Amino acid sequence: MQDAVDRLTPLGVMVLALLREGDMHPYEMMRLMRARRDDRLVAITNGTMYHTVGRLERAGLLAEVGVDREGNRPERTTYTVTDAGYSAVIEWVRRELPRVDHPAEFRIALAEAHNLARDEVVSLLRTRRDARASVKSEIATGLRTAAAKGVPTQYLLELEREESLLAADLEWLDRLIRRLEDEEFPWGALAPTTRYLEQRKAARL
Amino acid sequence: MQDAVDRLTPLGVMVLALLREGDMHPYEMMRLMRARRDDRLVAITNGTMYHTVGRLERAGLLAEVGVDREGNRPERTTYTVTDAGYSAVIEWVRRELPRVDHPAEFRIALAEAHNLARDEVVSLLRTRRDARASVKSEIATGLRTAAAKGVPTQYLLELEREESLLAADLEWLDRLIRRLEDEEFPWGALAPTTRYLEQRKAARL
DNA sequence: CGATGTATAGTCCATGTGGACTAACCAACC
DNA sequence: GGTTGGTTAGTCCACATGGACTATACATCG
Repeated sequence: MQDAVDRLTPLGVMVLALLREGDMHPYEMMRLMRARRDDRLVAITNGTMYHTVGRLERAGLLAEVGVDREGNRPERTTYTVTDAGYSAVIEWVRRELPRVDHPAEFRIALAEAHNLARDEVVSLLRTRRDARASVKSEIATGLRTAAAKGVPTQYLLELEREESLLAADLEWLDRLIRRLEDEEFPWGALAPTTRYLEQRKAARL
Repeated sequence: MQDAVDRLTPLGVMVLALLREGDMHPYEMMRLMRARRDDRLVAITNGTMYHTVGRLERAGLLAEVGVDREGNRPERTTYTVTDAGYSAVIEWVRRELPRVDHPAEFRIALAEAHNLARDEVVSLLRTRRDARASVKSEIATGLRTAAAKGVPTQYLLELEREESLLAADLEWLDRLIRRLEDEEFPWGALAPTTRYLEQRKAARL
């Protein structure tokens, strides 16, 4: 099932993670994800959602648990996540969290990092920090040599921005790692809050 | 030709912009772009490159200028950018530079901003700054209400990061706008440097 | 009351993407 | 000196994406 992880799309990961909160039909997933503004992280369209769910089912990462119908409305097929599906999420996060190319994937990995143990998250993020720092020095030397060779600044704006944002990212990352190392920082499974249950109910039906 | 701009992919824009520097065949474009690390901004693969060039040609944004062959090697088809192609780049940058969704497109628009007049760039970036600032306040209130409702921090890591990076982006953006407003800041067309010509020659053949 | 609009739940298809493949050439290796 | 490996230049195809489309139900507004 290792290659199942390779073929996971960002939306696929979020769907599997979402289904951990309870069985749902695709349309409910879309609404919940939009309500939570998960569309900041991944494009959510009808076509992609239903196609993604179909693929995940064929891969055995989720399974149908029932079809119901209300009046003359279209059928609603409800899905649940399988064990293989949930461990695929874990594997995926494990792979994407330290990686420095693929900024979009990292944001999703970070958003789903709570599925991993705190210690593992810390070590994955340390790896990322080091890789990110070396990218930063590459960009810095790139800018220096470009300046030395007389490349006009107007061609370097994007690279300068990258350097600025990278510095901010490193500061944020260091701070997060320090917080996670502190035992006071809460981490781990929690009982569903009433607020969460209300949100689910509002999105259902 | 307005809808031609709508259908431009990021790689398409970069190809058209690149062809302004001289006629090339697709394989040379790939090498030059990789040498310049344009693959930081857009994925460059064989399939997508040749397909993209084909589409641009059908749209009249670039045109074949000759086919040559060396020995028994595959033919090399050389392309040039049309007037419609170059103005499509301008239009595309004009549209993407102020926009705050689509971070990947913005990086490309910024990298190609030198194709626009400095005054226009300043005004587009001002628009972007305001939009970006309002996103920042939305995120800030989102974090406040989440904290008030007792959402555990481990679910908010990605949002916190977004807030940090947004702050850094706004600082960078303000600084860039101030620099561009200064008449001392150089802007405009330049004669090709010898360094540039050497780079081209190294990538050709 | 009929018209307009929107939410629900989903299908379908044209395009775009990325990776595998080809096939010739050149270089190094030991 | 044959064989492995990389470069050149490009084709081809399976799959993912996103947007248009369908069809029912419910609300609302003059």
